Amino acid sequence: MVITEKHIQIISKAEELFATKGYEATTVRDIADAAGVNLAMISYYFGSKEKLLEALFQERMNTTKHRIETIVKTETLSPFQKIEIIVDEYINRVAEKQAFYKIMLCEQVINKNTVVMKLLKDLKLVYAALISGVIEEGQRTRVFKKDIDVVMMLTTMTGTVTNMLVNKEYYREFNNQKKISNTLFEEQLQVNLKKHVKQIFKALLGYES
Amino acid sequence: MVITEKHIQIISKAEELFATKGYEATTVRDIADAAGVNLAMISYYFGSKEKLLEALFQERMNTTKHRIETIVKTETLSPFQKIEIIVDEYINRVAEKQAFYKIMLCEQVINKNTVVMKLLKDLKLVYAALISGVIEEGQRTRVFKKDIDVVMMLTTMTGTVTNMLVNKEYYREFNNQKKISNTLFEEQLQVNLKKHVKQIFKALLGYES
DNA sequence: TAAAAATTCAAACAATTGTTTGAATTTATC
DNA sequence: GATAAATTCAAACAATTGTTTGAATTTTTA
Repeated sequence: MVITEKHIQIISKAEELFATKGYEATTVRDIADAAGVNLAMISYYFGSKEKLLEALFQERMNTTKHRIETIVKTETLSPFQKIEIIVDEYINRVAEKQAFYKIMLCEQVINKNTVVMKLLKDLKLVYAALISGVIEEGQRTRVFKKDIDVVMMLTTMTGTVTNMLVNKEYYREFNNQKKISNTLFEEQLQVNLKKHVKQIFKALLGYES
Repeated sequence: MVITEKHIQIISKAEELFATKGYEATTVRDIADAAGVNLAMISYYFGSKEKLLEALFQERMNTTKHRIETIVKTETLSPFQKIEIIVDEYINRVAEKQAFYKIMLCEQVINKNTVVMKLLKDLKLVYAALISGVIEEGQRTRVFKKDIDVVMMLTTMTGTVTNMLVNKEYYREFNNQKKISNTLFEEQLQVNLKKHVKQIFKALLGYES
């Protein structure tokens, strides 16, 4: 399918709505209104509401895959540096596309749309393979511990970061950060998250910075 | 509201359906059929579909709160023992009520039902207060580090465990555990999760077992 | 610029939604 | 065992859903 500017416009508005109302509760009329197009345009451009969701996942996960691949190709980095970059990049990506990662969270639970689930599985395999490679490299040079549970480790990273998406306001309240601006809070949260996940990874992998 | 056996029956079937299809995609007719009652009974017993969801949260989170409170009351335990029990109990609870925690995940994203959100916030505050107390106790006796980010720590626990709910099959596949039985896999996963979260908490809190 | 293709639109489509109705049946109360 | 209350049920309710239609408009092509 050829993606035009119009596609992007509709996808991006749908993304917002799916994230705030949920996929099922978002009507095609909601999306059309938000995107400023006629109701029939969604079917005309995407075929159906479901295929619009699939197009959204295709689009977002394509760019994600590209960004991951560029990390792997950087050969000059040490295993420990690679791990840190993977963490930084993941947290940047979630912060950048918060709405999408919220949708992802729900879609994984529902586990219904086969196209979406296939895309998710592929991405996870790419991730696991990438990390596994880095870890094995680090194990050969005796920087990392033996017997690392890669998927468990990844689950902690994605779980912590995506869970923070829904715990954010609560985190802010508990730490008395209601006074500071939204953007400053978001920035600080990203810094804290990166530090936190890296600290965990260090403990799991056994290296010292 | 007085909860009868019939209420429980409907709530429990609704829980299953909400977890597998999502709240919005689950129809009142689905629930009535699954529970073996007439369609009108859901309105008759709960008032509406939305209030049924609220009743589900009320019910499940009441029992959760009770179980948490009993942990706090055990005075003879050391801070480190308390932390370990909190982790064990949390993972047991999620394993026991997987469907409910899946619904919880989605409802937190949607953030729509105010009654549900209030219940969630209350529970989170109870949790944060409980952990904070234990951590402060451990800090006084110099067993735990200073400057612990409690909410961040909790987010890692809940994030890891609930994310594993949707990563489970993938975890199984990656670790070549497709041959073993479902119950055995679930048991092993619980053991691994407990070990994993405790290891992370040790690193974050700074104690050694 | 004329013909063809692509896009936009209001209107209508059938299907499904949560909820209510009011009569029938069961259970509880005295 | 008669009266009252609670429960069950099939049917109907109005509203909303995703999608399609076919004519009107715009854009592209030649």
